[in-house]
Amino acid sequence: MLDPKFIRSNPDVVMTGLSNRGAEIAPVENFLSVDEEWRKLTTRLDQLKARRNDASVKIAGLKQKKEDASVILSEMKGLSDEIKSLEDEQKNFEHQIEEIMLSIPNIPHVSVPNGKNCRDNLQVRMWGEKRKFDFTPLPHDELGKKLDILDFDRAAKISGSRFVVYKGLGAALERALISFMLDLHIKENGYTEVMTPAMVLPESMRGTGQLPKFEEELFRCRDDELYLIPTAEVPVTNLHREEILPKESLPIKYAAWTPCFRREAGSYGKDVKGIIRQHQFNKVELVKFVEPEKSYDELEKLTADAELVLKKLNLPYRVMQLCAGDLGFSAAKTYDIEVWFPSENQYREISSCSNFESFQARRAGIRYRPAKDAKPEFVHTLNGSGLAVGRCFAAILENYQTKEGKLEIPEVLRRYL
RNA sequence: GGAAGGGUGGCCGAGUGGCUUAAGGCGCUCGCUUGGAAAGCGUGUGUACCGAAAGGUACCGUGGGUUCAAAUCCCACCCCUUCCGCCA
Repeated sequence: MLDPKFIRSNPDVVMTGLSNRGAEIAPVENFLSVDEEWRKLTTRLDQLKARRNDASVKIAGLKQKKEDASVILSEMKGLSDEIKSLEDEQKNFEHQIEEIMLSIPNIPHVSVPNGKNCRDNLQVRMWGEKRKFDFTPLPHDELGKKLDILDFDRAAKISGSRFVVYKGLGAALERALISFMLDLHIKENGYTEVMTPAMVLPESMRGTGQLPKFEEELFRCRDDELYLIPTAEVPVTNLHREEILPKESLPIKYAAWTPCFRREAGSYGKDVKGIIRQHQFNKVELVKFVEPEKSYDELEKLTADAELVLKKLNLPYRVMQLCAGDLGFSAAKTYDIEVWFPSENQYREISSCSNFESFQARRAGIRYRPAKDAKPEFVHTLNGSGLAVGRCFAAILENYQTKEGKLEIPEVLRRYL
């Protein structure tokens, strides 16, 4: 959610930012007019209430002295009715404003390049050497089947399409990756591990921006008001919903492994082979709560923390900066990390690291006190995959396969297997 | 699932519809005191919104209702605790 005061005083900045990312500007105009009405009404209503409060004191005084209060009483009856009907109107405006505000995406940071879609993203850097194969590398799913460590058929039998069963060494490798990533972030990068529920209330989804706009992306329980999380970003960011954090506690850095659940509505026919796009997958997520002035430095560090996983695994990757048109709803700036898939001869996203500035914090009410006696301010939140485990598994299969159709285990993972 | 009891400022905890501007305590702030501290005394101590300001308004789990007036009365819902039942 954007700052209403900022929209009021800088409508042109907001509209430019939104157009740059290809979003509608109508909601902003809509907000400005409803907000105007709301303020007029609120001022009037507050005055009427002030009168009512005065009268209340007088009535109490008269009753105390056993004097007649019927005149002022009947006056107040009318006033009270007026207040009630104006309050209904006010509530109506407030609901409208809330709905509008929740539908407006974040505006891109000044450093974000313009562009329409992923083709306009900028390569920031590249790391690692692509291995020269003296044979044709197999796609990860074929190798996985051959090694009997991935079972797509039985997964389809028990759960339908876009699921996979990890078997034997496959299950162990997935588990090893999770442990390796968590250990790295906890011991070397200074994050605190948390293990959270994978089901959350609608308020939590609203806090991070998945609701109300992207409900079709989520799995929802039929009989309970609960959603399966599409990313650990949701429960972890919401850990501090409606809190005022002590300044000394910042930056707060969490690392969490969770399963993630996505309906993938609208991506029929996309990445149907392999484990790239599943309804359920494992992810180690990094989440930070930081002071506003430091959030862009923290974004660079966060991205570096995620990159370190790939460096240690010796997997070639590149870092892309998303253009305005490719930014997610809540993000102000995002780096995607893409890992090399030799069988496809292309890089594929394995991590997305974003600064949300105060967008999520405002929705979720996450604040801190900049100084003693100062008013609370919204923190900046950031998160990034560190990394998507399934995609990392696939990248290892592809990059570490041998001519004989076997798999070499990356050095850093051996102690976990 | 059944029964009972509860949700009030950072915490504890009062609160017969109107001198409630939410008592009192703890904690914390600043000051007095002191060689320094403790104790003691005093002072301050929530959040949000509107407003240039003065000031005003709202908030006692949530949402409705009654009333001139609700933390207080009524209704519904949510959550927590304890006990019973069932179950890993």
